[in-house]
Amino acid sequence: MQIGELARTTATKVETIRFYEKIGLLPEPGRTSGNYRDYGAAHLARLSFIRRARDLGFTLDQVRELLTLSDDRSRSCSAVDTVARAHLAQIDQKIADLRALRRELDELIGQCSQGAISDCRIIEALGPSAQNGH
Amino acid sequence: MQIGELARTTATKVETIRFYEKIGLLPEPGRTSGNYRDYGAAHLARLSFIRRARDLGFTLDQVRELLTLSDDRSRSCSAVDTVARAHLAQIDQKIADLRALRRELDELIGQCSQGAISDCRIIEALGPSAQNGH
DNA sequence: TCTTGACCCTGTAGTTGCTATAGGGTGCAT
DNA sequence: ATGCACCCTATAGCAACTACAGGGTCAAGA
Ligand SMILES: [Zn+2]
Ligand SMILES: [Zn+2]
Ligand SMILES: [Zn+2]
Ligand SMILES: [Zn+2]
Repeated sequence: MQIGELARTTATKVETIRFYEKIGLLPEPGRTSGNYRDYGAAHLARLSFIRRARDLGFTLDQVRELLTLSDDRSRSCSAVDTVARAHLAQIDQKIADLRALRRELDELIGQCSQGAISDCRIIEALGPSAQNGH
Repeated sequence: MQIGELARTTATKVETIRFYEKIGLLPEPGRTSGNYRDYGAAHLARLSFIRRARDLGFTLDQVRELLTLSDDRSRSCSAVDTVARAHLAQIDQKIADLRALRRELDELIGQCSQGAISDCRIIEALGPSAQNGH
């Protein structure tokens, strides 16, 4: 299987596959006589894993850790659980941050009376003397 | 006012101030005889504006646009409103995306029975044959 | 046989928004 | 004169790709 087909199968750009290889996430495949990369089922499996984990928002470092863990089939999966739960906590934090932001911005927009810039509460609130009471 | 004081006043790193100058967001200040940057009230006001907008999650391009708009005091602020509402929509989208992610991940974690890796539903779900029904 | 076109290769630079060095100069106090 | 805090420029690094530039490979069609 050459890189283009692997890319289509996993909905990944060709450049991204080469990038994963360069950073050691995806093992180097064999080469054809014409120096084309030649992938097999194991590569497809590994890349699918990477992509799914990325879709779930894991960082590449976390993906690397999950891959290492998953390669040791006999050990307990509590380490996997730990990685996953840490990621969940990060997501919760991000959601909370964004909600606070959203509240601020919404409040600001609600005060804009669509007049001249010099009266605009949005611009005013961004100005140097504005105090943010939150 | 030299750069360190401006940095402390606006809770910005010195390097960040120089970076804003380099990308044309903050105008070049005058220099002292010893080639130190010398800032005045206008710079402080502008940097405060930038920082507040960044805190609200606007991108540097959006900040640039807001600054340009705010410099024309007589025009209508509807353009400002447009930028702010677009940003709000982006935030809402991000929150929605993160919530969907969170739901997926939470579901996955709930299925992990803390056994061996080979039985772990998290690892399994990341594998190549896993179908995601969502 | 020659050429076209789709595919592949390497290597490097760009993206966003900073941050962190390295290797110096300035200014003031002791 | 020496220390120290502060400043200067220039460059490289971070995440996680993405986009070239400038080539090589391979199968099909005229
Ligand atoms: Zn408020
Ligand atoms: Zn307004
Ligand atoms: Zn699910
Ligand atoms: Zn498990």
